[in-house]
Amino acid sequence: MCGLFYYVIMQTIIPEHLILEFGGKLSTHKKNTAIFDRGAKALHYYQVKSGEIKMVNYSPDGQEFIQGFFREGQSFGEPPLFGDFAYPASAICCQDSRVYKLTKVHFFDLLEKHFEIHKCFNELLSQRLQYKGMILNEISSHPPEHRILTLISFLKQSFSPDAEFTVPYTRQQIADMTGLRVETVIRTVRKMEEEGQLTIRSHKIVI
Amino acid sequence: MCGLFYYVIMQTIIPEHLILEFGGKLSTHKKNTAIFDRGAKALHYYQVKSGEIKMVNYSPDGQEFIQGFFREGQSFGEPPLFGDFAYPASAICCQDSRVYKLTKVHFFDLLEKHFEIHKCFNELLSQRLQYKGMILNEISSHPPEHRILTLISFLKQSFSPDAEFTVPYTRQQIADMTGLRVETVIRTVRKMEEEGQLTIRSHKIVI
DNA sequence: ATGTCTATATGATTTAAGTCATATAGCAGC
DNA sequence: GCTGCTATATGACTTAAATCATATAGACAT
Repeated sequence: MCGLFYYVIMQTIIPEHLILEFGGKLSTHKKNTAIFDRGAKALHYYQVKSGEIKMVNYSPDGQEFIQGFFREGQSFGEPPLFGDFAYPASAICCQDSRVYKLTKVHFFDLLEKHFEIHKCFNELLSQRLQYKGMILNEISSHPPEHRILTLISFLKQSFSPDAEFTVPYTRQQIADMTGLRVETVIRTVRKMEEEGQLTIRSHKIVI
Repeated sequence: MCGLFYYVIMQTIIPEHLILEFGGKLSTHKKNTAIFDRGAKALHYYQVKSGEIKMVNYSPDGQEFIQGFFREGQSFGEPPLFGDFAYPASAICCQDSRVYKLTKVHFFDLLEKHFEIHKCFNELLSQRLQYKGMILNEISSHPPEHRILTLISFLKQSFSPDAEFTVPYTRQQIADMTGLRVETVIRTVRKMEEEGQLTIRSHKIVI
């Protein structure tokens, strides 16, 4: 059940004292620097202590596609550890960040000794598959308005199903998550406000 | 390490005798019928005994997006079981198929008693994330030629890295996996043959 | 107050892929 | 050997979103 909490109240996936107990170290990273690059071998488990990290692919002409954002308490870059393949995307700091780092062997050691945490990763990976499958379906066959609405509805559902939800992303970031261009997102969001599908409060999208 | 085998030699994810031991039943399904529909609650673990199943999303105008194909020995529809959410897509038989069906409680019982299998699912989910992330990046920012080449290269890498590989999908299926239209796939594949990027042998794509 | 940087905004133009129409080729069943 | 069905093929036309160009507005440091 950790997954629910993971989204809703941002609970840490592995408690900090356990990471430290198994030899984890805290490392600091400056804004706009990479924690690892696409193609690198996966050697560590990473968990955000503070700041914000994005997993991102760059196309030859410099366009970004954002696979996901990771904030306090969230882990990132585990699939290559479990599946034994190179990083398919780069981890870039959106802000100055502090990140726990645990070697692969110590991470697996921890999992073996803590079944309840191992189970959480199963749930976590499944929820990421749900997200990626959803975006994939949207990008493959739906127009901008539908893509954006699906994304922000999913975010609202995850973070604040009942209360009002302010989308914590810029138009550019929404574009990079939905395979659209900034201008298209800006135009579409304006149109959606006119149609009453969402509210814009001092440029922020509220739903 | 089961994942490697899973792709390369189609090893079954859970041995048949174990499924039966934990109360699994074999069910038969006719071509073009659904095993479960998008939106349904996830109650069972499924594993293919024979035939072929696709996980698919339909857009309002009837367009398909294929999230994945599953053949002998492969399991499908587990993420909603682990993550506790409704099926985000429907499972449709491409051929008459026989499928093992195991209730959720019995499946978790089996996992608890077989750690090595539990670990395999971690690896399996991670590889699916790799695939979806790859396709997502392709669809979001790359032209048809690049999308198709990335897909068939990945398939070749998974099934037959060294020997010649014949793509086991129709142009329509490739279109439905890459968010393109049949005509675009047909035209692009022809062009790619002219450019020497692949071979067409009696209409089948060979690489 | 001034300058810098980033985000949002909007119009004009282009273009790649989708859509529509139609043809042909291969295979399965009778 | 004919019929029907599915897959591949190809040309003509349309269109939605990308691209390009520019403007404005807000946040922040000096």
